Amino acid sequence: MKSQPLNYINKFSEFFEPALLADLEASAMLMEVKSGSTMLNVGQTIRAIPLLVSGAIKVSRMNDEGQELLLYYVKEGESCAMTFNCCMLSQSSVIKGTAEEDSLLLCLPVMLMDEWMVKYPSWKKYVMTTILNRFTEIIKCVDEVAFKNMDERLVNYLKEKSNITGSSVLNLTHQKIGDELGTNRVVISRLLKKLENDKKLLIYNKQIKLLKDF
Amino acid sequence: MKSQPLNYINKFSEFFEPALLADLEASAMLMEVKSGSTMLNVGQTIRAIPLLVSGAIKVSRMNDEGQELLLYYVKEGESCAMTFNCCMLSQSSVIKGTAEEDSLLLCLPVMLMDEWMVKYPSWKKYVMTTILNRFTEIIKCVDEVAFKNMDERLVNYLKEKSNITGSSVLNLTHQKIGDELGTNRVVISRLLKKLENDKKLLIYNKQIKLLKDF
DNA sequence: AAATGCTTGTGACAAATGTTACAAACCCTA
DNA sequence: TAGGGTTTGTAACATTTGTCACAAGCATTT
Repeated sequence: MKSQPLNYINKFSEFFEPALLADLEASAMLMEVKSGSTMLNVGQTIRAIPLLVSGAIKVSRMNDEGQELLLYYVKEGESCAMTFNCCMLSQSSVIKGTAEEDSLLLCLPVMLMDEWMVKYPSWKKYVMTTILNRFTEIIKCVDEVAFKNMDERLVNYLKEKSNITGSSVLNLTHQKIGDELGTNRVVISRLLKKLENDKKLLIYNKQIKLLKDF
Repeated sequence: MKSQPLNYINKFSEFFEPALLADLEASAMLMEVKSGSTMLNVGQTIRAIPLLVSGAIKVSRMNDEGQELLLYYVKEGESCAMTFNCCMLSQSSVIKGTAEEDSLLLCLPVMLMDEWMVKYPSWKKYVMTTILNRFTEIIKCVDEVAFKNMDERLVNYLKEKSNITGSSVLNLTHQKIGDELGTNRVVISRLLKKLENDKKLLIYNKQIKLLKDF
């Protein structure tokens, strides 16, 4: 798909020591995932660890009643902490992972992840860093849900979306936003309309354009 | 304080291999913490890893506006995942740890924790298990905050308290409950009164007694 | 352009939670 | 037992969010 195969590995050269990079190149499998496809669902067991080369993965919680709540995004050069854990303990997942864009990822057999914790300090550090970052993000998420009103959460959500996609034009329906924030469509429409009245954004069909002073 | 010093170490004998237990005994320092004392506050850096021998530690999030939210409890034989991470990466804490009861804990120098990840498979597994369990608990917490009403959250809270203390009589003010659930006192009084009317519990001054069909 | 299905706008109302204020009950200490 | 601080009960009201219903707008297909 791309010209230089080593590019995939090089995405991680700032984190990993040379020997690990070589090992990674030898052992990991490159996979392509289409935007919108669910890579991991609640209850599934994880068989491989994903290292994201390009694209973005949305990680969300689905509760028993089928309600969704966005937790965080996995971006280029990152991996998913829950995955590490589920792998190492062979437990089934409590979260869902969906490709937010077309994505490329390196898949690593579970056993290697465990070996490498002992073998490569840079791998151990990468894993622990990833875990801590996710912890921090989830706690931020708890904070928001517990203490912030929906208008503020919506603004943060839109900012983050804009960040991930690198664009101020977001292709989203009100329904989808509602789902990801764990509320319903009418609430979102209402709040978006207020933001539009305040000249923070413009609403189009299936599309929202953030203005400068958003 | 107790008669057999080895008891402290033996709390962990089901998780740790013999060599690790010996190393633990040689390197860890036993500490006593009084109920109610804050062991770790937001912004502090962690200098030692606590392994809980007896008692219980309450871990909660304090946000910028000083609002609190209970995340989970660390119980006997357990440790705190956030602590692992903060230690290994020398970052400052985003959470608060308070002794819920008088507690005994083994304190481990940060450097050892890192070494042991490589040296002892059972330590590595213990750390990863702890991290995964905390993740799961925090996600349960997100679920509750996002999707459950306060009445249900209150019931779960009281059940857990009763579990931790091993008693159906809880010494709690409505104010404290409100703080830990991130809401205000009047709301709690209201809901407790409803539960009392439903014959689920009895309200006394600074005390709540859960009835059989709670 | 008519039909269809999805998306958005909006009013009306219900339910849950937050806020303020104040009275009553309880508990400790003088 | 009287007083003072803390804790609990409750009314009244504001705000936020959830829910239902239905109209209007938009896009695609025929």
